[in-house]
Amino acid sequence: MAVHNADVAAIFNRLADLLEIEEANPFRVRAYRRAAQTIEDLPESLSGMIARGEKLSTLPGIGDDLAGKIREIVESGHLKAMDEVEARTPSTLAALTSVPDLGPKRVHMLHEELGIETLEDLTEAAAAGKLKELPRFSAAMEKKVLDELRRRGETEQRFRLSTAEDFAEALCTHLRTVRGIGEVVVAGSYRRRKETVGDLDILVTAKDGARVIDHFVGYEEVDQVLSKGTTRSTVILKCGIQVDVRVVPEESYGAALHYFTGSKGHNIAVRKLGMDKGLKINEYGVFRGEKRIAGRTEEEVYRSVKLPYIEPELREDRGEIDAAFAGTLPKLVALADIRGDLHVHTRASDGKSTLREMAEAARARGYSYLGITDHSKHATVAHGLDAKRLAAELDDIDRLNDELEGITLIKSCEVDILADGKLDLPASILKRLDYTVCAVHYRFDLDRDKQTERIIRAMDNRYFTILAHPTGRLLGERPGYAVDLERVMAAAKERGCFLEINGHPARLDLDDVRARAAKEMDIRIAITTDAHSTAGLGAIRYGVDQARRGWLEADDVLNTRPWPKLKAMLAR
DNA sequence: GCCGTTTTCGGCCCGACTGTTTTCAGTCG
Repeated sequence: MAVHNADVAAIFNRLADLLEIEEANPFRVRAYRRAAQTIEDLPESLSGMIARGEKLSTLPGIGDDLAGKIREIVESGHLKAMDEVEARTPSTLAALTSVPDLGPKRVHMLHEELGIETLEDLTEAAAAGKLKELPRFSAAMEKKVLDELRRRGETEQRFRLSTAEDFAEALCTHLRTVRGIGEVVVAGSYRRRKETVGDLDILVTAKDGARVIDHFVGYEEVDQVLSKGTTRSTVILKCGIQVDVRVVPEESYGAALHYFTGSKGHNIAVRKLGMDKGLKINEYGVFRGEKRIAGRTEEEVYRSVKLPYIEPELREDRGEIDAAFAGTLPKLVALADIRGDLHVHTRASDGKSTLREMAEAARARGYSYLGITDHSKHATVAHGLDAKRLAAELDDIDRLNDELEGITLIKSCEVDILADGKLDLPASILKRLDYTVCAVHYRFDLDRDKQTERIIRAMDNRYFTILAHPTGRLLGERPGYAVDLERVMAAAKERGCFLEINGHPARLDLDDVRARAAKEMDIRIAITTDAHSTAGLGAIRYGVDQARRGWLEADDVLNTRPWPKLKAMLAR
């Protein structure tokens, strides 16, 4: 059984949770968490590194001990140290700390005093009124725990970025009506443009914090008020999303924005740099002793530790600080760099808009070209095109291109990769296309090796150009199919194929880490929308966000080029 | 458990809010 990075990270995280419940040395706990983070962010596989004899202890936060443990997990699928801890402290206890108000200390007590091991035990004990009897528990808390456990079944815990945007924008509009309000900005993972958002962190500048908070908790969408002070408050909206609002004075705006944008790892790293210079950095500013020396803008905060400004999408503690020092921060691709979309559908298959409508919408966005990629015949539910219907569409495109000014339609197709790795249409029609977008749409259940080989075999076809949504995941709905993307990328590189960042908010596939790995392998990426209507073209910005999180520059992205240049690149 | 130009021991980010509390621990971000 192959062991993946995510498996190793999960073991370390669980071990950290359990050690914390056992009240182990908190710094040891942190070391496991930090190692798990490093591993999650690692663009290459640990098993591959081990096979190549690379030293794992060169990775940040991984010393000789953890390197040995990683090797043990990768080689045996198992960690003895974990078994030993689990013998004392059942692994199921780790899940309990995800319940609000239950940290390691209380979970420890629940285990010791009531013998609780699982969420089910916890629900039972809470329902039986046993929690409130314990020291440092109360009836109110018991009720809160019960409510939370009930709520869990009903609402999902993370929201797609696009969904979070809907809630956030409405709430910000509400906040901006407060008298005396200054800035209103959504910070946190939302500002870092993470693909899903757990909660919203809203930063506000104002002199009168209490007034802002009163107005905030009075928002009609507020379902529960979890805390309410004069500078901060936490609520849960009716849609289930948690929102934190923080009010700071204007002179602290930059420091607070930096602080609340995170990520935590990035902040810690910056704060440490400050400490080295005898500075204290918190959400109110940068201080030397009692004296505030910076904090009005984020640029000031960075400048105080001799760093250039770092874009929010890069603030994940994945090497951006070192890059900033070295002057090698990427000049991130921007929405304005995109010259055309390469993956869209029309009514010919399962889209809602006509060729002409799509073309005009693309032109209105300032694009100079639009690649038409209706489904191929295997996608029967999507009215996929057979060779004959595709030929007819290509003729339509020719005719329309003669009429259209300022936009060129490009001939393409989203070709199904069949289960055996063949493409769904014959060469006789594929050769008429300028490029193809190839995708797996069924048989997600193949095992990892078979799925990987299926895709690589498809790439052997000279008409294969871009691999669409490489993992097939749908955020909040289904995980991707099992596939060895490292091998797929290496195969793409060899054959001159490309990968996609599909900007559809449910896909965002490739993800940030994989996109960066592709960049490092010198594989160019197409940022597309998979639009099924003219409105769908707007999703390009989510794709750009994901690309920026993957450190991509304009040159790394195929469709930042004018069509003639791009056409030459796509030819195999 | 990691780390190091102050390096093999002794550090390891910091503040707000809540209520377990009445002077502070626990939790969260």
